[in-house]
Amino acid sequence: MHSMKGATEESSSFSLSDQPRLLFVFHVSGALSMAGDQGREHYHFLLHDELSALFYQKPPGGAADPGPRGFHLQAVSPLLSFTDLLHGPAMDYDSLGRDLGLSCSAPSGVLGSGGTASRELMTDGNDNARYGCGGGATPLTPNSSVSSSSTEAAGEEDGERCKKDQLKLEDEEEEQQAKDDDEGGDTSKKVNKTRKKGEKRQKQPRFAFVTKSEVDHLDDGYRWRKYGQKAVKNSPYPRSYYRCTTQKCPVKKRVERSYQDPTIVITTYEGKHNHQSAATARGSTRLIASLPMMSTSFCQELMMHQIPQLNSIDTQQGNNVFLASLLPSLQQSRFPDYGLLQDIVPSSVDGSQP
DNA sequence: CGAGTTTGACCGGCGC
DNA sequence: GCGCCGGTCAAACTCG
Repeated sequence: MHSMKGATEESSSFSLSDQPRLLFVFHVSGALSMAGDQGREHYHFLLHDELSALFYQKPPGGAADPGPRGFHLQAVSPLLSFTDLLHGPAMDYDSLGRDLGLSCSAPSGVLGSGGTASRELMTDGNDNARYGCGGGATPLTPNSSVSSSSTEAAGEEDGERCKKDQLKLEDEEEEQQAKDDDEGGDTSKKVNKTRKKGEKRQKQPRFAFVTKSEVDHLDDGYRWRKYGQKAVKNSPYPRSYYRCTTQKCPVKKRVERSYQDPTIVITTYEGKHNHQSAATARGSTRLIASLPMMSTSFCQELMMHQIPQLNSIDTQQGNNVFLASLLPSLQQSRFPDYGLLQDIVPSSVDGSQP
């Protein structure tokens, strides 16, 4: 029996600030949303301990410890709240890039789709985790493998996402049509509800947001309807499934808490809104951008600008050692199941990547 | 009464 | 083939 009560009740005891804080943004690529194991071979998973290190990292006094490259997590902790990030001027990509702790100095400073605004765990030899500004979810070179790496989705997304979205939409329209046709007669709904045989579920670009929040369901300007909840293996916290309530909008999201740190909420968005956010529709003058929308143009741009820069920095300053020091531990790690994080931990830590 | 949530059942993919 | 697991459905229920 999977109950949400544990999570919700526990959340009430959190001593967090009211506003959720965005810690990480992951581009989740290559993973199928259905039975999600396929494609996971492309991922490298952080140990829970390592993830916890990411989450818990906090220099004394809250002062940012710049470290060798100034990429400590603390650099992220002063982030705007999640909602601020989504609804406020922070949606200025430059700002968001800075907020995310990304020293992106590219002219546009735009963070974009198909890429990842994530950080890479680095060790400093003092058991402290450091975070490198880098394409955590993507290879370190923009033109590295598109077909078999985690950039698959990134590569696909631009070329095929629209096509896929279109297909999916058409699919759903067909299903709706079929449903409508069936209504009023056939009671074998269980059969009707299933997908046509042989049809594989379309991959959708997915982006995971790791936030520190006491509320599970963060307000991102859209209206969501919960359609399911599942117990997560090895986690006391269930995973909730939401769907955008706007008609024919294919966007879904999954919300799950980290079982190691219940204050960590992992929200994974899948798909792209085909409409304005509710807040925008209401006539808000604030800039409201949806995460999935952000995912498309935002994260990819991030990668476009961020990764080459990272490579440059690393090469020039010899900081590859930070990455290199991390890779073996990741590669040798046996990865426990930690739910959504499996999907969001990027493949760029894959040492086999060029 | 409509919209949203809960929850048990069901389905398909995957590993063994 | 079987069992496990993630994802989805939809009836029943709750809430405003």
